[in-house]
Amino acid sequence: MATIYEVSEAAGVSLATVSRVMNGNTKVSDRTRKKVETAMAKLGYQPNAIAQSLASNRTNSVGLLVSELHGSYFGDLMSTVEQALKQYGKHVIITAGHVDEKREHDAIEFLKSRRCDALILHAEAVSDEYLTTLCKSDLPVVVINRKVDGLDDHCFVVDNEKGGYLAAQAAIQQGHKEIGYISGPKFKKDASDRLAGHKRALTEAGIEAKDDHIFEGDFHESSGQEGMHYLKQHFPDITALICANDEMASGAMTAAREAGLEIPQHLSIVGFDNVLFSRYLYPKLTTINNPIQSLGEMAARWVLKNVYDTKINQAIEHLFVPEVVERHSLSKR
Amino acid sequence: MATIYEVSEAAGVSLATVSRVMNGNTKVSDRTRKKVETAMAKLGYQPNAIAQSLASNRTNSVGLLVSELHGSYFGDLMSTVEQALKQYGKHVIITAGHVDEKREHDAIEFLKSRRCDALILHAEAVSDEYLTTLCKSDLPVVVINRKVDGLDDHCFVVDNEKGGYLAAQAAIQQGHKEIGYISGPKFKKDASDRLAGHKRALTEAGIEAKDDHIFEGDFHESSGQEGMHYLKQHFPDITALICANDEMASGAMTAAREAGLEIPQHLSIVGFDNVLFSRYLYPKLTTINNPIQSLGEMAARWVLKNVYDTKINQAIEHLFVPEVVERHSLSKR
DNA sequence: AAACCCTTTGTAAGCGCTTACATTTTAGTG
DNA sequence: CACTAAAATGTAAGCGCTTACAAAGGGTTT
Repeated sequence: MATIYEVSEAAGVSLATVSRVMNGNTKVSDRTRKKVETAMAKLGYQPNAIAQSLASNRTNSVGLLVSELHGSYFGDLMSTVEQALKQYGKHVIITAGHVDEKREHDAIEFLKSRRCDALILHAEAVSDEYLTTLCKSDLPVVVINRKVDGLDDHCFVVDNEKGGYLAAQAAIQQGHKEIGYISGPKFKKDASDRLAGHKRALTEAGIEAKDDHIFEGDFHESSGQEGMHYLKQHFPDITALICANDEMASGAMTAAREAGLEIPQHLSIVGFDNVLFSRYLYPKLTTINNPIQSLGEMAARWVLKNVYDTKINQAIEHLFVPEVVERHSLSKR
Repeated sequence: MATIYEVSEAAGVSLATVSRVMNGNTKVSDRTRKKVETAMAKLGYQPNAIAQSLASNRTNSVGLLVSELHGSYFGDLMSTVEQALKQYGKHVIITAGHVDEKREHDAIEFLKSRRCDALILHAEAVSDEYLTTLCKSDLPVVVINRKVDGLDDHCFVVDNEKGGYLAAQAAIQQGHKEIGYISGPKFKKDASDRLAGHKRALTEAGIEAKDDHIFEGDFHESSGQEGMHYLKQHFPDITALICANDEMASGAMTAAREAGLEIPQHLSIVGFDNVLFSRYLYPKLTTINNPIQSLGEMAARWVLKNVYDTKINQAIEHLFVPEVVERHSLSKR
């Protein structure tokens, strides 16, 4: 693999000149530029990004931490972030934290050791303090889908409370009064926010928010099934079931069908996230759009603007408001 | 950020010694090791991976090219590869090629410029020649889900012909005789292989493989819908529909339902790939398991064994045989 | 033709590590 | 206790680039 030195020799110029035509920030006469370019082409020269990074202290890569590498939610996120950055010649280094404190921590350390120019974190397990410390360091960091007090400028979040509110409101507007809820793990901020919004909607509508109508799941499909069983067994008069994410909604649909209930005739179901497969479900799932792609794009934009001084004139937003996606799993009571 | 030099000063030893305790390949006395480790801890030292790579010509990272960053198929692949490599302290750098020759090419060049120690490629658009040249270079390369003549040791593939055969056979065994087929783009090897297997199964069963029963889709959901419309309109006596992947099967299911057909009572449907959401579909999709995870794991294992000299005693397989996953969308005629 | 300035190019010092080789220390031996 | 081999440590030369600074051209102006 040819080095810059060989190119400079072949072109009859100095190392510095070759470097200059590569980076294009200093003036080089057309004649020498041509010579260098010819030499590069002839040698099939490809700059060594590692050496460039070491010398320039710039890697042109952004670290992205997600919880998992699979699943539509993170797929969408990775995809959006990558697209947005690639446009400007920046690259993404992706790592998975698996919602485990140590593994998230290790993943972040890895990204730091790779000398990423900035970090975009979807961190669920590490502490607020850790994130705060990280943001205070000279490595630029943004946090996705999590609000950390004092780090507002670095956080990009969805109004989960509002989303929970909207889901309940949609059901209420269809005349439902006995509403079940399958929550995510309550220690997770997004789960508890969604639940809070749910309760607020009920209260505002004059419906008592009964705690025993709430089943705490784990955001996975199977707990949707469990929740469905539990609720239907104990509260057969429930006519609408709201789930804190689409996976659990899918599980609930399966369980409902197995119990001989038709959706939405016998039971309405509302999900949350609007992941890709929610439209593959039958009936197509009415859900709350979680604008994860907007989050990703905004985070990328923040990095481009603040780290790479890219001229971007679109505004940077930090709070995203979810919306109801009306499909076929919610109907009049 | 502390450097190795500061550590060596703090510990009262030379640079080389610090490097030695980091890499642990040369003997260092316990006493000095302790001193160095203390100094490291005190300074919060973190080696600069970039500098390490430049000096050692080793990046400990493997490049992974996928077609998309989203979708369960690639999600599964990325996840498996990452897990397998992480166990041995190796990292994955993921890029997307978007099934476009230039973009795949650029992505590979990017991985090369990052000086990955090896490349795992799910390349669909670049030419066989390009891959062959690549494999001949001194950068170790393996190819996933694509067979390139002369590169057998570097290829990890699924027997798509067999898969297509199994799908048709499954339908035939249930008594179906009028069988529609929605193919992927025929220029893609996997699509044409699956189709070939399909035809072979029909022929062996004494059923004429009618070309007009075959609709060429593009592997996306919408073309499943189109295919369904087309086939049902022209050949209403079709009782079973086999789709070359699950996305198209899902589209076909939707279209069938809209046309008032119940599945599988009126029409049986078989998919291919067994992606995650195929079990969310209703009815749960009978499909062909595409062992993409095994491919990923095997590719990772190959790299560990051949590039990093890891002691792995499991065998390396190159050909994976798909299997029928029986669920609820295929029934007796 | 000397003096000046602007543009283009070259020189060389690092970036933070690894590692071959040289040197010192330690332990073992008679 | 001197002598030697083995073990531990140090020295310094890179890895392939970037970039501050120096030097050299090339016009103008007087």
